[in-house]
Amino acid sequence: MTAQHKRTEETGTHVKILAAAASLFRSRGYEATTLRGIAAECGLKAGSIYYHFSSKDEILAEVLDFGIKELHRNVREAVGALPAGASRCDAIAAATRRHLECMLEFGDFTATNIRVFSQAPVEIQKRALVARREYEAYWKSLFTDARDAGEIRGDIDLSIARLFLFGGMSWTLEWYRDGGLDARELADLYTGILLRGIAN
Amino acid sequence: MTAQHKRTEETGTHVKILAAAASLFRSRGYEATTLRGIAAECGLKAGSIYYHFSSKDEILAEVLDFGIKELHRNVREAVGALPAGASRCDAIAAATRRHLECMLEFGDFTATNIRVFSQAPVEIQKRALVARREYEAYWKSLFTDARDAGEIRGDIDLSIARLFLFGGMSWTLEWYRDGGLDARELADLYTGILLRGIAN
DNA sequence: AAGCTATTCTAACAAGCGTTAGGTGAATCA
DNA sequence: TGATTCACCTAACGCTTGTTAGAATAGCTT
Repeated sequence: MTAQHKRTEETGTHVKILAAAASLFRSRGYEATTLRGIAAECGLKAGSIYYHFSSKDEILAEVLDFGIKELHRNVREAVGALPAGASRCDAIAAATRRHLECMLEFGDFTATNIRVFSQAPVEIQKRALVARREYEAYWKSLFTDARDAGEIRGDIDLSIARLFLFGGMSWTLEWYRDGGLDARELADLYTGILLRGIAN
Repeated sequence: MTAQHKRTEETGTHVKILAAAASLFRSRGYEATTLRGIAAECGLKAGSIYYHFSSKDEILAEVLDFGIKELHRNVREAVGALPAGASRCDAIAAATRRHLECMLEFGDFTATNIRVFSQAPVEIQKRALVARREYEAYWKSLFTDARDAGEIRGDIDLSIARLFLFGGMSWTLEWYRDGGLDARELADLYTGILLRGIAN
């Protein structure tokens, strides 16, 4: 962070722009989101954004990166907070719960990762893939640990099971509306189906 | 269909435009897809598209509509072709198989429905929702039939199970690459997990 | 008070967008 | 053969886009 940006961080304009951008990226996609739209939501004019970001692509890159890393951090924390006697399937359930909570509650950044990633410029995709793969590797370890502990049947294709669960969670963004089940209940239903389906 | 368009159908330009549009919508999103890009892929100039369609929105509307209706028709056909002794869970498995096959094999139209729908102009969304809900209702009936036949536990939330499966299938578009499992094998793994997870 | 620096605005730019009007040549019909 | 229709093209329109340069404002420092 340059010295030039000291006051920026205090006022939080940088973060405010990211939040507004994430919200618009999520609902309209990348191309349909304009810098003038982002600026308006922050009480700024379009040109002013270039004091904080070097380009529109740069905003998207930061939104994607922040979304994945926050998610990753949250999920690791939730799994780490489990009591000592917890099973490996408990860990998968806890990860699912926190992943869904993040998606549904402070979810514009996560939703942008899910919905807009494939429309992003290739350059941006490459940058975002690093953090993505780290998060993916963590989930892989959750599943292999559970199988090594004998809690998942040996004939299950772990990649498929994991991707199936991810799909179910991601798709939630397409239909979820407040008022019915909350993230926690939803996650328990998902893991109820999945874990019973692959359990030993 | 107007008489004006008789020769159009023979040469198939109308369909060719839809296919090119679906392919571009899928990979780039709605706004990032230009009429000039669609035209180029058909060996046309941008203005010529207006002989076949009244607007860009109209193209999207037809792509969405065609995608859902083809999918719906295909899935019904696959379920209808089951032998007389098939169970209701067999029906769900057959529907899953055909749904995935359609998505992965002639999938630009289906993929557009999944990826671009939420970015479409509200007017277009409303139009597309009609066919969507019909397809959704069909899947609902598959699940309720299976439960009424005693093949699914009574304490399962059928909507959640169905949406979970849909999510798993839709997410496949994000990671699937040719060369590994084919659509049929994939569907069997999905239903293997899901149906064991909710079976009686 | 004067100067400096951080932050924003104004005003414009070239490029690309969806869309339209009118023209062109080939096929069809009288 | 002449007139008409089909399918496409050309050339432009008004508008919006991301981006930039330079001016303005406000706060801090000396």
